[in-house]
Amino acid sequence: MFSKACEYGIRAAIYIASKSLLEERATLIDIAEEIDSPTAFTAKILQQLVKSNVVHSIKGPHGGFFIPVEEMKEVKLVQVVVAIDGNKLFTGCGLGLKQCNENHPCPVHFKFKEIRNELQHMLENTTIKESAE
Amino acid sequence: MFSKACEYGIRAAIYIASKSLLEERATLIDIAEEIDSPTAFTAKILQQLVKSNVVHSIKGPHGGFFIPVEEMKEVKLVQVVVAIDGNKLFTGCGLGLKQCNENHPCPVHFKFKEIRNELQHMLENTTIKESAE
DNA sequence: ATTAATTAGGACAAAATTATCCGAATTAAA
DNA sequence: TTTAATTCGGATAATTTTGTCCTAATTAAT
Repeated sequence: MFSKACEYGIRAAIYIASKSLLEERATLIDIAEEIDSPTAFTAKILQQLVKSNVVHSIKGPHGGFFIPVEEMKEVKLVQVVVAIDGNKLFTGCGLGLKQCNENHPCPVHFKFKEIRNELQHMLENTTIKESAE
Repeated sequence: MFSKACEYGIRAAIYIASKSLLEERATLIDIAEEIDSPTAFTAKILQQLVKSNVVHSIKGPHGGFFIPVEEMKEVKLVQVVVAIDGNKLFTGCGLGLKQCNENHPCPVHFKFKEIRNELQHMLENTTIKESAE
């Protein structure tokens, strides 16, 4: 469904949110340990999430990653997914056909579309905050 | 969603079925050209589908791949997917957590489960035959 | 100012997936 | 019975994804 990087990203974002709810920052070491992911690889993913404004970071002692509580109410899971995997999951043909669209549908176009729309809506309607609680 | 191999596999199975409906066999060359996939790689995937009894093959001149019409009514898309990608898509945790289950659910367990069940049901209820028509 | 704790980012390595090549096995037809 | 058309299967190569290592940049505390 999602790439491994994306799975780590979602887990990380949720963990960071849970720490932010306690008014604590999460360090890279802390995050990787907690979500059971390789540290350096997780660092790369966190950089992407920072660039996409899904999470924020502060360098130096007592630094780390965080999401302001006000923001985490608005940030949806779909933003994490798009930040890391892009939107091919939602827009591409389920069978990988380039020429597939509403007018030239592949044999399973409409059935796939339904499922993917539901997935998309679920991700669009699930906030980081509620996932963290 | 699916691996590329699986996408090719579904496309191939549907194409083979459409040829079989015309009482013709599909050769590897024919299939790869039609579904726009690399020939040798497609050969590997077809071998898997043959082993899984999703399609059948006959060697030699006038050989090729086919699915008897009676069978293609019963063969479901899910069998193609499982033959190539296994069933991790349906059983694994959406966030890749090993310890995630009904009793120890991850933060998005139930929402994911719903979507994946729908995907599974869709694939279980879609025959190769109807996709080929 | 110096030090130590952190994130940022580039270069590289390993593993998995995707793709290619080639020869063996099978079989229909000439 | 030879030839040609096909699938089968092993070895290998290319690409992508995943993962590691090291140094730089930033910043709080001493």
